[in-house]
Amino acid sequence: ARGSDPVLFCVAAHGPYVQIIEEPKQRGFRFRYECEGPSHGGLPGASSEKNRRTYPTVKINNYVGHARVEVQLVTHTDPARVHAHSLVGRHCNENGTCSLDIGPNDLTASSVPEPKQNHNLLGSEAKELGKVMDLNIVRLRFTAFLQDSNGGFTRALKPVVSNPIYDSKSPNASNLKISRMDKTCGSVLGGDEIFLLCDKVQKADGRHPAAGPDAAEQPAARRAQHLQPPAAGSLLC
DNA sequence: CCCGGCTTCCC
DNA sequence: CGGGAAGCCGG
Repeated sequence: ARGSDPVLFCVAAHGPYVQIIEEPKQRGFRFRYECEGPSHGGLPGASSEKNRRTYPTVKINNYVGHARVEVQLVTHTDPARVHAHSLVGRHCNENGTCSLDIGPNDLTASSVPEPKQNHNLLGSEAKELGKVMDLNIVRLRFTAFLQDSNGGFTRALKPVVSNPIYDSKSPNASNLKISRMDKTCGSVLGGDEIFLLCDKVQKADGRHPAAGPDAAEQPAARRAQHLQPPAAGSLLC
């Protein structure tokens, strides 16, 4: 908490609380099915890079001692409800909840080393649930339990919920990708027309803006932010 | 019955 | 891991 901010300062001064110090990476991670096996890598942190991997991480502030941190998947809509999908991994149980004991010195938990998301449902179940919750978006909910005088982890702190994570396999969360372009050179004066062919295009992406203010246009505009550009400078030669 | 789009599974 | 085939489902 910044000292200059009275509100944050008050909260911090009142007692232990959980803080997310590394959010999960929101895009680019693919949810896996149970049948795909356990070894597809963990959910990376927002600032993760291939030579410097990070994982979602929480920290318990204003506390010294042992604590247990539990993580589970919740819906992306509020109020957060337990998600149909579940976390799997070394510290996870069959209910999809991961649990890690931390402290007394280091009060950070690198969100249970390798949390991995998995579908855990029969087809028919998934279909029913798909109507009530978006199966392609999850959030992580972290709940910390402080140790009581008997040694039990009973003192639950207020849970914190991460940013939403979008399944990269889901058609409308995947990035537009340029597969071909009709020219790689152009006039320095600009004004050239270049045709780009893209992968991962969805039906609604083809609509012309002039068609009117249709909600179906939204995905294209939103996804365009994630469009993979060609190598820098390749348009001038 | 066919078709497109998404889900599930496989490599 | 990502790409893609197979399968399912609604229209």
